[in-house]
Amino acid sequence: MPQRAVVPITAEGLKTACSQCNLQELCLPFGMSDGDIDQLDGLVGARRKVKRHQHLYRVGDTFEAIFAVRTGSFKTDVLLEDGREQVTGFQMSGEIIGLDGISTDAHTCNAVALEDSDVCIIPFANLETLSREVESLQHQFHKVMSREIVRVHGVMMLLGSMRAEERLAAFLINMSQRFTARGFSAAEFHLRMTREEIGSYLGLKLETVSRAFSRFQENGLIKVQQKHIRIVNIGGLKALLSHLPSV
Amino acid sequence: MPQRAVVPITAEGLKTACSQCNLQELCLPFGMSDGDIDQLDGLVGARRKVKRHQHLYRVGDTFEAIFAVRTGSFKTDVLLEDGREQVTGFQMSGEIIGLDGISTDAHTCNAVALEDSDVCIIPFANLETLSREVESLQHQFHKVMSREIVRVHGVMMLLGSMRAEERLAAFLINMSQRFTARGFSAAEFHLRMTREEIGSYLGLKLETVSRAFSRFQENGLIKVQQKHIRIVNIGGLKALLSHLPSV
DNA sequence: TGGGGCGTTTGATCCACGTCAACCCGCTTG
DNA sequence: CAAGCGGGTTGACGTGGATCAAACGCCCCA
Repeated sequence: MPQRAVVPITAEGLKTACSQCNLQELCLPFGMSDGDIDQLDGLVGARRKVKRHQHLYRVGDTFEAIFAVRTGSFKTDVLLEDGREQVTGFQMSGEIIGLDGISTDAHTCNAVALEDSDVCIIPFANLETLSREVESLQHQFHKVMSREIVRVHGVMMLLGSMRAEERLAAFLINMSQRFTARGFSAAEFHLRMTREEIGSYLGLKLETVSRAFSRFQENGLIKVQQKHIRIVNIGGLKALLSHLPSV
Repeated sequence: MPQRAVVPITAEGLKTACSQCNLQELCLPFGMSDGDIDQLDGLVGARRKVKRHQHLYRVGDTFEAIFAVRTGSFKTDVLLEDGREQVTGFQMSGEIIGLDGISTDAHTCNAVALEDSDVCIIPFANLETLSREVESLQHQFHKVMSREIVRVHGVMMLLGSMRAEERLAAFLINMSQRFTARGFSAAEFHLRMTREEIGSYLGLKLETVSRAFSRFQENGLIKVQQKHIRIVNIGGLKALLSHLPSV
């Protein structure tokens, strides 16, 4: 199968078919009719494998496509000159990466694979063309962008107004929900990111994250074994969010 | 001039014309050809006045339109059950409010006028229809959404990784740039929001904001008189961001 | 013209989280 | 099998910003 010119060496020539993909309900096609989804098959160019710790794109890369995570997971981050890192998000299968690039035709953050991963390449010019013809695609794409804005508003709330344990509880609940949506256990999962990356995302140092995990375990809320998490008392975690602290 | 059914009582029947508007370069029409902009005139429904401290919309309101600020300014915020507020943004003339509503067809934050203000109502269904026909509008709208994503990534950096004075310096520089873009002085401006609102946006308490202002004044970076700010040493402010703290 | 209230400033004290450091564990590599 | 290392945990201590509290100034309005 011939490789396309736009596709870097790391890309697979494999043609992707949204119509055949089992991530439909989590991804761009969500809510679209079968007929409309068939049209997407022509849009999604190819797949690309990204190995653990490799960049999918970097700050400054020219923007040509957005990506849908097929397998694996990613973090996106932005760096300060002095090296401080802020993780802006963790992305799992079905989620869209790269929307930051539309604004200036260049990426404004880095996207790094947390494990060996695999994305669908969605050339942005083609997406705009097709979404002028397919109303449901246009609408879905707008929802995807809006959802990202809403997500980040939530993170701002978390960073600006919550204390460490609230932040971590919110993070765990969020992870649990996303694993559930993907057919995995809500109560038991494997975190792909380090304590430092979690901390960066939550505006905390890794030691604080580690201590909060330990505290949760002492209080019987979760069971921690390195990156493996088991949620024992989801209600207790949720209570940390709606709380008065000492009830 | 007849009022339209969709328009609430607070709305003015005044027809808006993007083609005549002097905010073009700051607003949705940015980068569009005159001919394309003429098409927007049919899209933008009406204007609406919002008095100081009144809501433009609230969490839960059904989403029907996005808004372009014509005059005045707004804050958007999200509240926690226990009353904690997180300001998610301040919007000035030409900026678009309401993108958070697309995701679920209901608004997920509140928009409140900081002073007597005036917005253009852009019915979203019409915007989608027209942007299927006018490529430049489609593209501009995508850029507006992406720019919002990039902005909030910056705020995450600020909330997650910067100390109080860095946050406030970044805030002042950003305000200065936005005033400049609107033809106002880069060095002297009037803040529309309270110390508490600034603090909420920056993840700080109002006392901390106040102290940081005072410190900046002591160091000859700015001159503060209540809400009136004069930037004396913009380079000094910028240095606070790229810094080593004690140089 | 005077009073009341909101927003702001400033000081004194506290504490949640950061910093620094030691140590542990599981994996990799020679 | 040892050595090295990246990631994680835990403890002791320091500090930036929160909290609590008092007072001030501007503005609105009677």
